[in-house]
Amino acid sequence: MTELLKISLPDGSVREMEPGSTPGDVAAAIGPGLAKAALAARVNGEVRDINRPFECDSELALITTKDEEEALELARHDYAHVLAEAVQALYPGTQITFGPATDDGFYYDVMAPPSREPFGMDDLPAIEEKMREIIKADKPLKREVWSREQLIEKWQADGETFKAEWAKELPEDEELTVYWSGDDWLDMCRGPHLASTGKLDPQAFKLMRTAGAYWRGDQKNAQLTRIYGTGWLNKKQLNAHLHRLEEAAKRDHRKLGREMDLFHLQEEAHGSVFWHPKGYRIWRELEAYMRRKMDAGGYREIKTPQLMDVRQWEQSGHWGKYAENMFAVPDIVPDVDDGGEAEASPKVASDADWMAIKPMNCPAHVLVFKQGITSYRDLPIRLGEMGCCHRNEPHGALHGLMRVRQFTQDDAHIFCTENQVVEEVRKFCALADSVYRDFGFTYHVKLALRPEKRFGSEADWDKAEQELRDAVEEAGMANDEYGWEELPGEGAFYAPKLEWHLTDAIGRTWQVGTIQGDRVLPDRLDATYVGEDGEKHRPVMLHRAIFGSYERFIGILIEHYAGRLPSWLAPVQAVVATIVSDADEYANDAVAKLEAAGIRVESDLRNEKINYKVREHSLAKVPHLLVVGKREAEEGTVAVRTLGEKEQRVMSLDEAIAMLSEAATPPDLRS
RNA sequence: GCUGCUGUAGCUCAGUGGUAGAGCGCACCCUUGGUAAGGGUGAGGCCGAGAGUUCAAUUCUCUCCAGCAGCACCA
Repeated sequence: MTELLKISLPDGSVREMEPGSTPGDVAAAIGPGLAKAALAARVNGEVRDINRPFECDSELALITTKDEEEALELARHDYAHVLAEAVQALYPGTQITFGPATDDGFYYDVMAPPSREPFGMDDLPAIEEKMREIIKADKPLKREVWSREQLIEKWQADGETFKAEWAKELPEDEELTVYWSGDDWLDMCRGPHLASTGKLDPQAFKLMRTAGAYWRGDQKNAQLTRIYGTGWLNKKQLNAHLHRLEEAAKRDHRKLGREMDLFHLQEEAHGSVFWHPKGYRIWRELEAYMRRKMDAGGYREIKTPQLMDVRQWEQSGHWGKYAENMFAVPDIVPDVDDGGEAEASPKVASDADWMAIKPMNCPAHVLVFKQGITSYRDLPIRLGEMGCCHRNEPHGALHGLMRVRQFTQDDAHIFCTENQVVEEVRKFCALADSVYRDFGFTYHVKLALRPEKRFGSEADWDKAEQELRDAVEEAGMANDEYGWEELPGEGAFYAPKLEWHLTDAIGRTWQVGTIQGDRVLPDRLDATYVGEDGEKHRPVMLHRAIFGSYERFIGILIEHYAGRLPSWLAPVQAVVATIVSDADEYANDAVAKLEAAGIRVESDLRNEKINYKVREHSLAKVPHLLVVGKREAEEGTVAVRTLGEKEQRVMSLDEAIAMLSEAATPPDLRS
């Protein structure tokens, strides 16, 4: 008789099981309730199918819907398979490729048969219906180990060219598996899966949209149709998710920007923002805030040219790498015809010099650094600029304020000696932390390591990466609390970078801040300082930004606050609204006093009912509404209604001014 | 840039092979009303641009432009 397998459970108990038994058998042995609830198993730390036999003595933890993260991952993966099966059942000849789980659901990339158009939104209801049928049929999902040749043969026989291509590249020595859905459909998959399609809730998923996606993510390859779905464990979760999506749509900065009259975009300058008075007010507050922060941090602000000779960009390496995303202009005086009118399109002489609009500020900052002779005693030198840059982004990438062609960075470059790097980066960590906290963001810090294509020696990269690591360590941020993580291959071509990823009010993340330790550009542009030894040395150049760009940061703030900006950023901080015209004079006096106290205030004396005025200014997200009627005018008071509160508070005008001044004080100026 | 979708009044959107409609907003009038929409009247449109089909195109076809959703890209 063969020996029994010893299966240890999380509670410390050990069960002896026949060879060939499965986690499902263990669950059944414990109780029928658990047998029903068990979705999958963690065997020696690896998530596995509930019906996959044990291979040896094992540690087992059963996964049920209570283990939400794992259960969701499994369910979504299964939904993706069911999606692929449904599409092929409905449209024979459809090729399938890949279908992973995502953060909120799943997708599957497919290629429609040549006989029909790519799948679109209109096809989704039918596919959903078919998916429900497959789920209701409760088809068992069976794992089988296949050889590579078997797989290739199968896919070739089925005309699945993408799958066949993939199978050919699979490693020889790895155990390759397929999963059967019932006995009539299978997909190549590493698994694990639920025991059967019936474990899915047919009411807990929804196909959301279709989109193009390249085979293997490469633009040069065929474009497939990606069918996206969102998938959950039950209908309640699905509905909650759909509700969250609606909430996110409500805070869309493009919508709020229009409603709040902050900015607009139009064709004639697509990708560049027309800031309206109210939007630019936010900008100015942010800029003033950042100036105070940078001044206090030992930065000196400069301003550098928008246009520089293309040769300068060739030397820095940017022209070679990014020319197609740069705007270039011929440096010529336009030809003028006899009538004195400029020709519609000036001719460019073949020997005309080309200028490029700056896509970044770095080279110009090096040129400022290079003026005169710098001693090691002067370092570090921190040069800051509210630098307006242009990049000709791929048109499909443009998105409201988030991705634009003209943007202004809160940019700065720190020139320092080798042994000042860690301390400068640590200081920056502290500065960034104080800024993000002022806006109520939490954040994660990540280190993007050397990419495949890069400039500079391995030794320099080793050093640069380690410096950033050390600095984060010293700042006390190299831990889970700060989501510390290293990202191989994600760095810039000239430097590794630390990245700050903010988490906003509804849990989305945004990468904004960065600092990069660069030894390449100082070298290419020949920046030097005189050391203690009297010799020339290369400074290290730290590129850094905290907001990233004003445009994008304002977009993020609008969505983070859902338009309800804190008083210090609100374009209009208060409105004095009258109930009757007898109060007009008093309202005007109040506005004058508020203005004198530095409050951004408007009056609303219109011949409208107070209900209407309250509604309108609430929708406009004005933080404070000061209502005045006959009573207030006689008593010298105001009825203050704060946005988001239902109660109004009657107080003297002086008290209101004190309160509003307090609320309008920027966070860095509070005592 | 790629795939798909969209483009009609300031905004949100109906609609039609015979050059247009609603709601909100705007203007004017009435109303002076105590905390999220008082009533009336009126103005406002080269139906994204160009070409084609047609007696006739905002409507059908093509090209371009822009926007949206993804993808790819993001110094």
